[in-house]
Amino acid sequence: MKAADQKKPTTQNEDESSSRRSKILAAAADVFAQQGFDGTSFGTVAQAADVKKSLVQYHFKSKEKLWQESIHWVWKQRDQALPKYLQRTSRNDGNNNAQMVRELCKQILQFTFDHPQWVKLMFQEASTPSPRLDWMVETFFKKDFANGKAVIELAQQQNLLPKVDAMDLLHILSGALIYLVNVAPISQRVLGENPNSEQYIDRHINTLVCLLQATPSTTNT
Amino acid sequence: MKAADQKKPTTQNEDESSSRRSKILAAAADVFAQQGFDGTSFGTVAQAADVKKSLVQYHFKSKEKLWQESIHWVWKQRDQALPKYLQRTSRNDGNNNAQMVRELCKQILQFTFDHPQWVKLMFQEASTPSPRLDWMVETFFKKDFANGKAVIELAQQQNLLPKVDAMDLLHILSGALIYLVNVAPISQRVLGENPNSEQYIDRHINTLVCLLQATPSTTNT
DNA sequence: TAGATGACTATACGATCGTATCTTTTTGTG
DNA sequence: CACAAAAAGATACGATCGTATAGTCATCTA
Repeated sequence: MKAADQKKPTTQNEDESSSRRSKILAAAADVFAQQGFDGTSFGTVAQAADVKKSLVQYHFKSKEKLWQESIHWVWKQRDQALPKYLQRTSRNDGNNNAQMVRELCKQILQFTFDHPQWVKLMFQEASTPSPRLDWMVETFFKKDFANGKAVIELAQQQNLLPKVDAMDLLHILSGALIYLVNVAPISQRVLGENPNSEQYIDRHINTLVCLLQATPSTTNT
Repeated sequence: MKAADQKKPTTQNEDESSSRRSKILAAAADVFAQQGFDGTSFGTVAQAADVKKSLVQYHFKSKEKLWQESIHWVWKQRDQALPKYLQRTSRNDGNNNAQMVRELCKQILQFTFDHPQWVKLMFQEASTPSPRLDWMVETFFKKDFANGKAVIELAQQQNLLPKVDAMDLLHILSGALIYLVNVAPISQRVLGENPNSEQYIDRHINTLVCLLQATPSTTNT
């Protein structure tokens, strides 16, 4: 006999849950990222998670609920994974600035290729503004924008990045990196070369850093 | 009595068609760009075009057909509109290079804001690779990539752009500009400022050109 | 052991989807 | 006017959608 006042007695401990629940979440995140909100159905998610459709509806009473929890799940995975990529670069403090920025961009790009879900979900909702987008803005994007801007400004103070408008630079860099990931299926078909490969990424990042490094530190209005 | 061997006798002259048909195409392009293929239905398109659902199905027997013709329509509109933006810059040949590049980027960005359909359609299909994406690659993207690369290389020969890998630079510039358009609904909500405005575009382009102009002409591997 | 609770399943309902078939209206030409 | 063809509309069918509800089964507790 364990403690008596435990409210959730069995398998369920707050978010680990019944293991099948998180499997559904993972599958739902995939389908939502790939097909969008409208293109996603309980049946498809159930099939992707290898469970019955009724079970999906049991754990998440509505499609909105399923979507919302999927978003939370994806952002949580993202925020857990990102530091592991960033700290790979912080060890090489002895290198020069160019090498530092290059490695940083490369890790961020690799991270985006490895975790494309949050980007796809962002674009899915941005393409069709809805109350769901407003919710994402309040819940995630305001923080994300602030954090991103802070990182840029920090790098600028350390003379790693040119001292232009931080928010503009954030968008330019995000665009340059994220665009590559989003258009990857097209590039792969057109160029016959997979953008998600070490040499492609190295070359692309090298080109990008060329533009960043040559810019003097006092420029903008 | 006109010529007897004319196959399409009445209002219909190849693509102008019955005026209602092109109205449906315009509406369908909007809905497809906004909601994606799966999220679009005959009923929604009919409602957007203010016609009966049956009429949509009459002019385009299947959803695939409607989608395909919408894509063609959008690309045609795009290719007709783009030169008008580009030639606005070619008149100012007397300016220096920085001003030239700035004006070019600004016009392209403004063009993208004014004609976001083709970008949205591209991202919609790229997010979920399908036979439709393969068709777009063969029909449009291979040409678009080649044209874009040629423009970059031409600008490089005239010392307007740094002489880095042309395809990489194309992707970086496309990303920096298109990302701004795609994320505009989010930025507008987060920053409280509409990215589709003269001063925002001017500032953003100015920051971008700062990065481009400072790069020397002999760099890459 | 009886009952309660949570995980899971089966089934049904109204709405909408894409599509097919049919009828009505309009239009151009003999 | 007559008539054929195109344009436009009406209706129906099977499938799938999101949702609701009732049921089964195992586990835990009083």
